[in-house]
Amino acid sequence: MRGITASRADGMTIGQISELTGVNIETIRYYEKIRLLPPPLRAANGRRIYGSTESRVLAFVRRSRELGFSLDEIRALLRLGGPGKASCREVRDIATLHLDDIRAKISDLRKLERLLAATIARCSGTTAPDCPVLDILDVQRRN
Amino acid sequence: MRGITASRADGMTIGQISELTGVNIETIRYYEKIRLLPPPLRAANGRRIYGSTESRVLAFVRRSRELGFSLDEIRALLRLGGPGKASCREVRDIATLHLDDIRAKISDLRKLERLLAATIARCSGTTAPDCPVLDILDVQRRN
DNA sequence: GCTACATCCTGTAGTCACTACAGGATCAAG
DNA sequence: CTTGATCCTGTAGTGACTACAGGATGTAGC
Repeated sequence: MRGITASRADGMTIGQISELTGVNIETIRYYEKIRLLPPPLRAANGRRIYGSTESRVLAFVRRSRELGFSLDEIRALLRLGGPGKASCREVRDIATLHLDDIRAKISDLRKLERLLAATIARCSGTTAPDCPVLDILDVQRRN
Repeated sequence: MRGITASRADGMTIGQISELTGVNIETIRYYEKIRLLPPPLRAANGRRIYGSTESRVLAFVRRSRELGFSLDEIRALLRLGGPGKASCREVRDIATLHLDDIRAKISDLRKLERLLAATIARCSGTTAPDCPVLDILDVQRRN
């Protein structure tokens, strides 16, 4: 008769949970230091011990980071997903704000891309004295 | 009889060149400290004095930063645009590498945007116990 | 001349999200 | 019993700034 949340992944070292979740060992300790993650159990020799719950949370954090959430946003998401009472609306609000951020960044980068690409296209590649790339950066060049 | 490179913008204080170029005062001093910019002349009282040449360079740096060039890339561009001998090919190479970076970032962000938007769309906004946003982040949630 | 206030100076520390060490303890295998 | 891997704590470095502390000037009004 196994525990309800038990899995094959209990009793891991920090190296094992790092392997399992793909999060760097130093990063895991860093997350603990800034209190993004609660301090785990310790073995008699002082080493950290992780279980399946910890690995689930850590995987969540990693996925959120990959999606570009800041650690503060993740902190909020963890609180909301925490002790029941998770309000889907609040989670959606955080995610929506983040989506707006992403869209603004994409729009900015696209403008940059067009400008830079057009400029480079005008570039002969020879050792011409006036370079269009330098020109576009240096508005006052032709003074 | 005025000097060849003289303009109305000579003999500025750091506050004035900051105003003119839109670069923060602290940032200008920071650029000097990391040797992105050469140390300017000083007045008898020790204050920095800038002229039109400095403001041209600083505007170039600002524009390059807006286009997302790193300070190291800008350092290289300044060297290339520096004492004549500017090879347009080298400038184009730096800009092209940077353009590749920008395109990769856009592509990454677009993937994120699609994933996040689709997830949020599945969100009812009610206080449903299983939130699609948390679900997609927390792969093992339904254990 | 005096008083305010703005502007300048240097130098240090904080931001974000890590990463990289230094210097030591402990463990597992041969 | 030695070697090498893994772990521990703590500090410092990254990029590109920003913010402040604490002090020295400059400028304007009275």
